[in-house]
Amino acid sequence: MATIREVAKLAGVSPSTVSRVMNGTAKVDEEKKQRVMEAIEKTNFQPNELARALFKQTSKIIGLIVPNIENPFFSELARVIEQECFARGFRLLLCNSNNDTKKERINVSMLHQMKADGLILITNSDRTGDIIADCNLPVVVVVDRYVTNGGEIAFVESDHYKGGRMATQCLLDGGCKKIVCFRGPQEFNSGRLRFQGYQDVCRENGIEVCYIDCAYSYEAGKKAAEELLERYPNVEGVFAANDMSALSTYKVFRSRGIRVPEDIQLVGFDDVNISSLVSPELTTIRQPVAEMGREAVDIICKYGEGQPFPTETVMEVELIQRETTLKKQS
Amino acid sequence: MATIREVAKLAGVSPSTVSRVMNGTAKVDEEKKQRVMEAIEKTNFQPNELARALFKQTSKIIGLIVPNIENPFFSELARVIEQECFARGFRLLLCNSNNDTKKERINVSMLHQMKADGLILITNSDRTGDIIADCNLPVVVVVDRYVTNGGEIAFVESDHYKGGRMATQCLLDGGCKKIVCFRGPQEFNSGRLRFQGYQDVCRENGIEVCYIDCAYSYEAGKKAAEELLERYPNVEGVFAANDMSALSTYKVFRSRGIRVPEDIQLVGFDDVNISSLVSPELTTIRQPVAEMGREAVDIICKYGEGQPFPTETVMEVELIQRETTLKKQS
DNA sequence: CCGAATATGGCGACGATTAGAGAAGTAGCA
DNA sequence: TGCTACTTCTCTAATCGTCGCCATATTCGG
Repeated sequence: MATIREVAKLAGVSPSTVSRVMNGTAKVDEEKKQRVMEAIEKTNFQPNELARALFKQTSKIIGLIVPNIENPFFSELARVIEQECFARGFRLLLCNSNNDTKKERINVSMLHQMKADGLILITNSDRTGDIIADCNLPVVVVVDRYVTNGGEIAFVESDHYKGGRMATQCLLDGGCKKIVCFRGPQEFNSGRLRFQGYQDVCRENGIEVCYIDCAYSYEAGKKAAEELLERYPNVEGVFAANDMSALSTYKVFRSRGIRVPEDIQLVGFDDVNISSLVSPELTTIRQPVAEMGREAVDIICKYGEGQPFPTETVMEVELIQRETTLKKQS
Repeated sequence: MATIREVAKLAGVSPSTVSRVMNGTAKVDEEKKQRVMEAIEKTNFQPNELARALFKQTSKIIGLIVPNIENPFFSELARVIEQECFARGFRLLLCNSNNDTKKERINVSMLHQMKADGLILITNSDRTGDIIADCNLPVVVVVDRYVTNGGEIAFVESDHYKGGRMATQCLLDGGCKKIVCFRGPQEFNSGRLRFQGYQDVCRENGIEVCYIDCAYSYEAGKKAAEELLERYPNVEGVFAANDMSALSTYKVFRSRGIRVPEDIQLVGFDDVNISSLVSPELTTIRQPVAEMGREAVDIICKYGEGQPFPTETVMEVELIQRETTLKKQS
């Protein structure tokens, strides 16, 4: 690990000249430039990023905190974000919060100590706003979920309300009269808005609103599906809380000999990768994960460059009709 | 962002004393200690990790390079590794190589510049050894796949040979006479050894060895399954390259009206999370992902502390019998 | 009153960057 | 030609924030 001083000595110039050659900060005599380049080559010199970051007060690190990287939605998001970071010369520090506010707090503070240039946070906790404010991290972009208060926060999320409407409409178009919604957690914007969309479409079509509370997990979907069959034996369509819960719902149906979509139709939410890999392929509402990730990184970069950035971005969703619903007959 | 100097001034002591209080490096007068603690509290002081890392020549950062974080196997691994890092006070820098040697190289060199304490690398490329050697990073732990040459390298992987045997034996026990293996990439240890296990069990039981080459992906599995039905219409059991390819294989079977496990039995490899979430649940060979991740981090820590560490660790695999195979009748 | 033990402060190092000083060269003008 | 004014390039030194060596001040026992 050569230092800039050694390179300088070898090239017969001062460290500042080497720095200038490396960063193109100022004009350097062509001949010296050559000598410096050779010296860099010869010593296999790579600048110490820690020293550089310390001086510049910016580490080119972006922190990403997700509840659980194993969850396909988050891992897809992580992939896009990593890609975008890489393309812009940032590094990605990954943290798994496990929905644990304490761990979240530790991670935010750690990111602060590392002088991270930004934080992309996906969280469940309502108290996270305080944490962020405490640690006064540069920018915070919360993807997918709202958070109360906080200092410099930007939000990126998709149009859950419209998604809720689309899903319900799709079941309606498929001929369902009795539609049950697996209502996502009401402490999240996503849960509230999707349900609102469902409700509104039901009302507009004179259909009864029926729901069962259901978290965004495979296990929760299983439980909800069992409750469903008990409480609403005449159900014709299910709008699940998300893809994972739709997956387990299908499995419960299958084990009871209920056919999908012939007996009951099923719509998920997210369009997670696996929803097109399973059999039957899941009809779902697609969240534009790639765009969301790109936008999040973009906001942080803009902030870093002092450019104005949007504090709230709502992304378009899309109905992806596959094998768990019936097409509209017209 | 208060500095140690400001804390010192507020407490009426020197920076060194504050440092000593924080790190417990030496005895400090009880009263001054109190004053320092108060000052830290009051200023909400958090040491600058960059400065600390620069001085100490160790960043407490571990790099993780995976081909694709979206792949469930890798995201599960990432989760365990993150958890383990967190527990030991390390941070995890995530890189997605996309199987792109160039990006891999850039990432390794970036990690080197960040003075990462270790690298956990999962790679496809045979030339990666050179890259590592070039960048002379502290430790490199390659999980799951072999790599030629390199300096300070430790390997962690599971017992693919035994896994290959188990999978084949399972199909045999289920009553299959005609067993086809989707042979994983032969440039990987995992592909070679699984196939070897399959071959050996076949030979020992006087069964014909049939295989189709198949990468570790969903798409590859689809293609292999189609080829399978053409070339071996009398197939009774399939040992897929991994769970993802098993998934798509099932889907091809289903679309042709072939029942699993009644008509054809199917075994995957990895025991990725979703293999128990799909319908029918996949019979597979479980790789101990959690143990592998833990071991990898452990090796890096041991190296950092100058302790001896194993250069090669082989992990036990396990047969997880679920719904795509028939139980042995005895 | 002296030597030992102990706590504390000063200072330099880690490695890169940059402001500002200084050196060298060139052009313009008397 | 000689002198100033100006440009252009390069170097020195300070800086970022923390830690640890070393020297010094203080205390205590003998």
